[in-house]
Amino acid sequence: MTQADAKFMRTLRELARCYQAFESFSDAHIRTTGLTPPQFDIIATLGNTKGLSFKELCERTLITKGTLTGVVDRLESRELVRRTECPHDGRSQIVVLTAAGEKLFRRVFPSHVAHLGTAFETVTETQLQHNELTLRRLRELFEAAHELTLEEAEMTGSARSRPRRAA
Amino acid sequence: MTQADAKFMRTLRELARCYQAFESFSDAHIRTTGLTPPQFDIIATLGNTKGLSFKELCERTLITKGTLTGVVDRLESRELVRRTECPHDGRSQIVVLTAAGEKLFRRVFPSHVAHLGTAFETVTETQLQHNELTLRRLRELFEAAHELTLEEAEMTGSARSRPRRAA
DNA sequence: ACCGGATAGTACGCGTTAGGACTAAGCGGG
DNA sequence: CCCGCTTAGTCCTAACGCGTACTATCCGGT
Repeated sequence: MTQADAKFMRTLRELARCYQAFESFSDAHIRTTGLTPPQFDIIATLGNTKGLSFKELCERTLITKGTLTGVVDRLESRELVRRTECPHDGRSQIVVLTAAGEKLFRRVFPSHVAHLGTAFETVTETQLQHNELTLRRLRELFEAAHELTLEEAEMTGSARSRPRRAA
Repeated sequence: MTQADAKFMRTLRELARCYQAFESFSDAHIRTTGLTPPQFDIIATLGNTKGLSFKELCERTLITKGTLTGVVDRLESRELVRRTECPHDGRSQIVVLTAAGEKLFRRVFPSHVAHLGTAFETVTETQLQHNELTLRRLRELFEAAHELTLEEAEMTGSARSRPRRAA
């Protein structure tokens, strides 16, 4: 045992396939707008806000900070967003949509939501809530297990080299 | 409406977060083996086979052919896999694990499955089947909707320029 | 006022991603 | 036998993903 035939492997395979199916369905449409998926993600997140810092953008999207610099660079070179100073923190920069960015947002965002909606035409609200719950529980399993592994690694690898915050 | 507050968006957000949680949990462990996730995927898929063609590897993993060339290149340069001629088809090449690749497979694969298993310690078999079903149904929604969009694109974009197979 | 530690963002390297153009090999019909 | 069509892999470009190292700034304690 402890092989590929472990029962939970079927769930994992389905999760990967499901997410992949979602991505191809969603990304194919996003690319027709002339944006890449991460670029769209930023534009969509920035829409209806007065600007967000890099940190906030990282938290609200699936993009990590190292990658974000480049994505924002490209959007900025296309004049869709602008970096502005943060008055209260010299380290922070606020990213805001330009007028062109706003215009693009209003054009592509509703259209994309509508595209996604075509997949759910036949689904009841009860089923949606059910999906949500199932996915949330599954996520919590991974998060809990991940926490555990991180703690173990810390104990074995650097018990004395690094100061631990809690007892 | 037709906004970010559409009901199905909650399901989509959970799906993305869930998959991401799985990826960080799984990938963090994979990287400790000295392999990248796609490389691990290839090694794991090749284990317990007598070799697979590029085409077969694409089908069984989440890696597309253009990417596969590079991944196999790197594994080959580390002497973990080998390209061999296919006797029956001059276009095909069969990728097989070397002795070192076999050894690595036997070392890291069971360990990774065990790692994944720690997330599911408290989960009953019934719940697993339930997850599977939910995910499969969700995937089928995306696949069906994706099919539809592809057909529409074909009709508007190239009704006369490309021969359609079915009516 | 100073210092050590945390935080925001950038720079860089390696590997990966998708998609499309390209080459070589098989396969069918005339 | 040659032609056109399909397929298997490769190569190319632009962009992303992640970890690490680095700079500048902020903060709390003394």
